[in-house]
Amino acid sequence: MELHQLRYFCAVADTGSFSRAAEQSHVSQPSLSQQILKLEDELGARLFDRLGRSVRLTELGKTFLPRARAVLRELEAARGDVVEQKDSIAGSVTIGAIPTVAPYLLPRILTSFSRKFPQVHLTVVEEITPVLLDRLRASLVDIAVLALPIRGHEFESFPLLTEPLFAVLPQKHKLAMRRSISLKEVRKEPFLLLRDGHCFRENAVAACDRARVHPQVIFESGQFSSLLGMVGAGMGVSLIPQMAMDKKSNCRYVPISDPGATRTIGAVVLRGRSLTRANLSFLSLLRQFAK
Amino acid sequence: MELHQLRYFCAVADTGSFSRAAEQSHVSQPSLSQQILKLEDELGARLFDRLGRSVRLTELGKTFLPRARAVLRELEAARGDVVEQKDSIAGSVTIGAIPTVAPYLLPRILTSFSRKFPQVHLTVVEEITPVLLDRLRASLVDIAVLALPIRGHEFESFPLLTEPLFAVLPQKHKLAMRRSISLKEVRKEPFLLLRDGHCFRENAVAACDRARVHPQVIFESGQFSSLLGMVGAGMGVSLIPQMAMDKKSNCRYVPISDPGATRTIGAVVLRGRSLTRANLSFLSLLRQFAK
DNA sequence: TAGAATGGATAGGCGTTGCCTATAGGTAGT
DNA sequence: ACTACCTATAGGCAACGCCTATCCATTCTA
Repeated sequence: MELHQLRYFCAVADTGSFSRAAEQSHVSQPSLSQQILKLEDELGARLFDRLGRSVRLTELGKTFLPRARAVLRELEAARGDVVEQKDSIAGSVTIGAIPTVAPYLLPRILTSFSRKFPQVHLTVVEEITPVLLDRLRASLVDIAVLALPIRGHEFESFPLLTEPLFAVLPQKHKLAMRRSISLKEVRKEPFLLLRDGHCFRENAVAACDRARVHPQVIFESGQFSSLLGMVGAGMGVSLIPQMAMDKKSNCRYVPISDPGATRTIGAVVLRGRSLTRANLSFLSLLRQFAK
Repeated sequence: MELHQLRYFCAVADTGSFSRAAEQSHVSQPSLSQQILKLEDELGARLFDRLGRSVRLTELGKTFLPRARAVLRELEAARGDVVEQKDSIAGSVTIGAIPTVAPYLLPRILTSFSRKFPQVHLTVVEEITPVLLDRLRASLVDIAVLALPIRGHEFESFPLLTEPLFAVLPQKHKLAMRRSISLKEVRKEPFLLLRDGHCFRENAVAACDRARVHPQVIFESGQFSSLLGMVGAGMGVSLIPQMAMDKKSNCRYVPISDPGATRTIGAVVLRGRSLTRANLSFLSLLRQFAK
């Protein structure tokens, strides 16, 4: 039983004639005849009575007709669904972001995206990098926003922005008014850093390593705002990316002059995974905002 | 979009692997791959993400899957309907019968048939021959029971029984006690006959013609029972087929000895029309009862 | 890190099958 | 009887699905 056979069958039922059905189906009459015969053969019963002048459905044909139509209707519905969804920006998108990016970068982007594409259901997951990568692998997250580079080429990365690192100093610190400083200049200061697991901690430690600085860490937290509070209270110094700067805090921010004291934020997707139009729209918005 | 493509697609979705799907579908993996590719090509979008180890449905694939299943389910339903109806004795059967046969032959057959095949919805139409033939042509009647022969080979006839004709005489008629009589012997009697249009009238007239008798018709009716009543009242004589004999009436019935004074009842169907199992069952019951 | 194993895509050949044209065979209508 | 119309059949051709062999990428293992 093939689809074209069902189509031919319906055409004959509609037109009441093999010839007209063939014409309507854009095939020759013998071809159509053959296919109807073949269909009848497979079903083991006649679907039409050939009565000289006209062709009429048998009882069996009468019950088969609506079923055949149903098959074709379902088929069209399937095709329709695809073309509809294919070029519509809708559905749901799950964004993952690391905690050291989420509160600074996402809010503006999310609101803008929601305003632009209200059809899309947005979900945001805030997790540390390895968890996000796992979620990407499992397709539980569509796009992850995190610090590059990511190793392993099962992922595909799109760099978004590279931001300088800043030293965070108490307002009355002796270096507080400098235009820039080197990490070496704060090597003796007590350090406040993010907790282990947060990738920005690796960024900071890596920057220190490069500068041959081995900071003495006296406080760890899961969020920058805590660090800023502690620094403001004079507990020590810290290191943060530009986007975490908070003018309202009690701190001074001085750019780090050491080369490579930066972090790069990028969007990461699972390599080979097909992205929906909504996914792509979000990606392009990300790039736009990163400029 | 072809059915086997949908089947392959579902198989891949089910097994999560092209290879296993191919095995399950009894085709080689390359064949299945090609067909999936072709399907994706036609739809203009990927249905699966090929991720090294595993294969996963895309968003689009996820919405396509239930639709594809629906198509295949409808297809199976269609096939199921056919095989079920093909060899079941059910549905409806419409029987046509002429008025000079219906009340005598049908009642027993109908009750017997209904008892044997309660699933079949029986309808009976009582009309004169030309009307029945029209109904046969229009497939409004499946099987007509009427007097043969029928001319025109758009019909197919199955003789059921040939019955002798009887003269109907008043009980005190001078020929009433004869073992048989010839039409010639009643040529002078006033005749009571069926109305024009009833084919038995033609039967009767034909029998008279053959016997070179030209009866003087003084009464016409649409049913034998009226004729019998009138004959019983002494109005004249009549001619009826055996099955119309009514012992309870006030008449004597004497066989007609003239050769060919018979009528043949047969079942007639539209030639080339396919008969349902129910139709065939009714036909065979007809033959059985006619013996 | 090399090598084996797994799984999907590609290439090329083969057989089936659906479609074509031409024609036969049958039934209405003139 | 002749014509017109319609479906079935015959035979040839091209397309397409399936096959085997092979490639290529990823993943697992030594």
